[in-house]
Amino acid sequence: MLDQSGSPTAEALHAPVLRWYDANARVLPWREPDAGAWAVMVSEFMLQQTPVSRVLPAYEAWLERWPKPVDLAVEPPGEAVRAWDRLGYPRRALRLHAAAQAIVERHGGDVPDDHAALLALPGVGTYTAAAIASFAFGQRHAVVDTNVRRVLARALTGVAQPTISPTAADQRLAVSALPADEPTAARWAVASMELGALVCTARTPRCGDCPIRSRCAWVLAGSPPYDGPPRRGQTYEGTDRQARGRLLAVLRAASGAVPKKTLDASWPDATQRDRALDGLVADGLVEPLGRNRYRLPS
DNA sequence: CACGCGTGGTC
DNA sequence: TGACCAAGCGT
Repeated sequence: MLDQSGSPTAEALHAPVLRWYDANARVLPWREPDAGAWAVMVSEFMLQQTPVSRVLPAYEAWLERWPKPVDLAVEPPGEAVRAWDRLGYPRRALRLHAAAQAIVERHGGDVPDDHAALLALPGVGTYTAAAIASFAFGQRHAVVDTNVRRVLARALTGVAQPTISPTAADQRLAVSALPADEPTAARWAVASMELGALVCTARTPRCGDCPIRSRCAWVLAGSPPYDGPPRRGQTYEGTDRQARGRLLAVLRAASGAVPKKTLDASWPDATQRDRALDGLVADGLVEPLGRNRYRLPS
């Protein structure tokens, strides 16, 4: 069963993947029927590059403290940065705070259900806009994250890994694989993503547990190894990122302003430390207070 | 489009 | 044990 491009038809994948999802989906708080769009949005921000297991506690605390966008919007941005804890990439906290304010100003305090309006919010890109519209509002969108790119690369294109960075071709493939009717498309979006997260994983896919292994183009081709360009490994030790992390950790732990002398103790190299601190200030993650004191932004 | 951006877990 | 990986975004 091949289409004009020579790929297996996506349509054959829908039923088995949806059935698999019904039986195997993880129970996650943002998937509860009464979770609401704000909960979905908070989870999506936190899940951008951070694993579910580390998101869960921060997510619970966040929604407990700020159950609606307006609750966060009235807080100083530094509180969002502090509550972000060690999820990483703390600029996401700042963007979520700014998005909450935009929701209050532009949408009366309710997360918008319109894709374009979502996309216009700070920190909401192609993926997150589609995810919120699909997961929270049941709309039909191609929700293309790294999991979905990998599932489609294997099942339809027949290669071990998707391209290193997302391409227009990925997006087109995902759109073409979308079920026609809205509710089914919305279920397919979560289900295909969950399959990528639990079974069709990057390193050691559990093909024995896969509901579409008999139709997977990659498996049918004999599971050929990845032959693309080497992925750019992310080093961390000794980078500015690590220095920024150290500095911000000190500021998060403090209740108010911190003397520069205290920050100095958190990173040995003065040049790199100052560059990192300047970067944090430029990003709005840190606020200088007078000459020699710093704090989280008010 | 390639890069910078945190943090921790896994094999 | 050090890569590699994890529901991306903005520039």
